[in-house]
Amino acid sequence: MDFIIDAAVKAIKHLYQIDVAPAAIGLQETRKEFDGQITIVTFPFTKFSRKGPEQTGTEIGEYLLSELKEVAAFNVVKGFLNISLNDEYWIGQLYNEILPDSFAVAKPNGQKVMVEYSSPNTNKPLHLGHVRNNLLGFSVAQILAAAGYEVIKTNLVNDRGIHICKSMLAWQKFGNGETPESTGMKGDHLVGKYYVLFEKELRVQLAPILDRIYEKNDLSLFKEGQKVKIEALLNSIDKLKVKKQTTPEANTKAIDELNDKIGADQDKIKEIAKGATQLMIETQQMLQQWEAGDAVVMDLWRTMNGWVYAGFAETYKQMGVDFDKYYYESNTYLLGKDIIEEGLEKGVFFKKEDGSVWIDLTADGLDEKLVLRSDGTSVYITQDMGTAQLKYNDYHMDKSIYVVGNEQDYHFKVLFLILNKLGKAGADGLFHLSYGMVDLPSGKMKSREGTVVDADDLMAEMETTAKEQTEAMGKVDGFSEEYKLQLYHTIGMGALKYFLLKVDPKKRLLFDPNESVDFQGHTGPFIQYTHARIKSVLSRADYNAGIKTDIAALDGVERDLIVLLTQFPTVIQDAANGYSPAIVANYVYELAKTYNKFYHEKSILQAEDETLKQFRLQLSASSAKVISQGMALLGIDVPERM
RNA sequence: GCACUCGUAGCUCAAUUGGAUAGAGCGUCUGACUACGGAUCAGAAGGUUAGGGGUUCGACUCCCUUCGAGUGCACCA
Repeated sequence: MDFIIDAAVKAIKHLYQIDVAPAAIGLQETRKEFDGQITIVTFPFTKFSRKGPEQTGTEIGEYLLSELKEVAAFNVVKGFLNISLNDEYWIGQLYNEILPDSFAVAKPNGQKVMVEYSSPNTNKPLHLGHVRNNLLGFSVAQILAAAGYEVIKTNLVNDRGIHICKSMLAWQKFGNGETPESTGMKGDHLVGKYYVLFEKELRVQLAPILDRIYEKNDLSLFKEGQKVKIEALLNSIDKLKVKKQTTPEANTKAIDELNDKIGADQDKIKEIAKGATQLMIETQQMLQQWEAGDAVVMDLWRTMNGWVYAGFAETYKQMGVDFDKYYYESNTYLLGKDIIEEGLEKGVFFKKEDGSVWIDLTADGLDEKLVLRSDGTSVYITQDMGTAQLKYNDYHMDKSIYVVGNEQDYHFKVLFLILNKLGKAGADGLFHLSYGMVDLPSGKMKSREGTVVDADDLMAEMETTAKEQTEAMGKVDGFSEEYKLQLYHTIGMGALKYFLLKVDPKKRLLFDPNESVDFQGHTGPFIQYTHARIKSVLSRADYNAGIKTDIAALDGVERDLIVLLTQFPTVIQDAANGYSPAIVANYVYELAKTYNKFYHEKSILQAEDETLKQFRLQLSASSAKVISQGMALLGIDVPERM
C-alpha cells in the first residue's frame, strides 16, 4: 500500500504546499458498511488545507483518482476518504503476490533474537501455566523467524536448589528405591509425587511446632532473630484480633480485610516455623552437601533430574515445542559475581557495612535492591545478571526475550535497569514478555491445594474429546487407524493451543476444566475444518496453480478474500513487533470465516465457466496456504482431512 | 501501607494503538441450496465500554478520581 501513501503525500504537497511524513498518512481498512478497501483519515490535514474534512477528503480523493490508475473510485464520509482500487489491481495481487511461493516469506533482516521460555523447575511436572508459557514462547519464536529474524530458542532449566532437595530427601526417606521403570510412572510425575509427599510430611511435623508457638508461647526452638520476628507477628495478630472484635459484624468488608491480614501474618510465622522442622533441617543440609559436591547427593540429584528430563522431553514432544539451547542453573548459579565487582568499580553498586552489596534505584522510582548477600553469596538477580552476560557472550544477539509470568514484572524491571546502568552490550534489546496468569473458576492454581491442571492430563483429555467429537460426527470412515490417532492429536492440540493463544498474552486467562474447550465457532478446529474442506475441493478438481486466468471483475466476497490475503505479511510484522500470537490467531480466524462465506455464496466446481472455476480454485488454494502458514506460526497443524 | 496490571453483551474474547453506528464466538431464538464436507452459512435479541470528571474535531484507548479484581513489595528462587 506504499504507493497510496506516496501518492497521498504528493497530493498534500500539491494541494496545500505542505510536506508530511509518510507515517502521518494513517491508512486503515475500510469498514464493511462503506464502499472501498482503503481509508485515509483526513482530520489531521484540515489544518493544512484550512478547509473542512469533507472538502479536504474530496480534494485528495480527486488527486488520487487522476494520478493513480489503480484507483477506481472514492467516496467521502465525514473525515474519512474511502478509496476503491479496481479489480485489475486486486486480481494482480493474487497472481503476482499471493500465489507465488515467495508470499509472506520475509527476507532475513540480519538481526538475531533469543527467546527464552519454558524454564521449568525439575521437582514437579508441568501444569497449565507452563503450557501457556511454552505455547507463547514457541509461537513468538516462529513469528519472529517469519518476520525475518534469526531466532535462538532457549530453555533455562532450574535444576538446583531447595525445591529439588525436597523431592530428593522425600524419595530417600520414603521411596523404597522406586524408579520410573519399576512403577511405570513418567519420570517427572514420579519426582513430583515425592515433592507432594515432602509437603505432606512437612505439615505433620509443623503442627506440634505451631502448637508450641500459639498455645504454649514456647519459642525456645528458635534463634534470637527469629524469636523477635515471631513475637512481633504474634503481637500484630493480637492487635488485629482486637480490632476485629470491635468492628461491627455488618461491616463484612473490613472484617474480610482484617482476616486477610491475620492470615498473612500467620503464614509468615508458618514460614519461620517450617525451618525448625526436622525435615527442613535435613533439606538444608542436603543443599549444603550438594553445593559441596557430596558424591552421594550428586549422584541422587543426577538420577532424579534424569527422570524428570525424560518426562519433560515427552511433554515437550506432545506439545510440539523445542529448543536450540539449554542452560542449566547448576552451571549458572555462581555467575554474576564478577559483574558485582564491575558495578562497584563503576559506582553503580555500593557496599554496606556488613559487606552486602546494593543498588539504589530510588531515583528511578524503585527501591534499594540487594545484589549480593553479606556472606558474599549470590541472590536470584545476581545469577540473572550473570546469565544475561553468558547468553550475550554466546550469541551476541540484538534482542533477548524472556517469556515469564507477570508476577515477575518487578524483578525484570530491576534486572534490565541494572544491566542498562552497567552499560552492558545488548541491554537495550532486553524484553520481558510478561503474560497473565491462567486462572481457574475457583481462582489461581495452587499446587498445595491440588488445584493444578496437569499438562499431560490436559493434553490427553483434549485428544479424547477430539476423538469423541469426531466419531460422533461419523467422519472417520475409511481413515486408517494410524491417521485417526494422528488426527485426534492434531485436533485436540489445535483446540487447546488456539484457545490459549487467541487471547492477548498480557491478559489473564480463564480456563474452566469442567467446560471442555470448544470445537465450534472461534476455535482451532473451526479453522482446521476450513482448511480440510478446501483441500477436499482441490483434490476433486484438476487445479492448476500456474494458469493465469482472465477474470474481468470480482464479486464482493472474492474481493474481500483477496484483500484479507494481502494483509498476511503485515500481520506477521505486527505480531512480531508486538510479540503477540493473538494477532495472528485472530487474523487466521477472520480469514477462515471469510472463506467459509465465499464457499457458501459461490460455487467452485460448478462455476459458470472454466476460467472462473480456475480462478476460484486458485483463490481457495491461496486461502488454504495462508491458513496453514498462519496456524504454523501458532504451532498448530492443519489436517488434509478431518 | 506502597507500587504495578486489569475492568468491554449473560459467558469467553476483539476493536488497525486516538477515528466512522464498539465487533466476533458460545449460549438463547429463527432460518438455509436434492451442488463442491452442516465442526458450515444467513438473520434476531443482547452495551451508559465499572462509576464520575477532564483533554480533543473525535476517547474503550490519554490524564485525574472513586469503586472492584489480581500481582508484587525476602540477605527465597
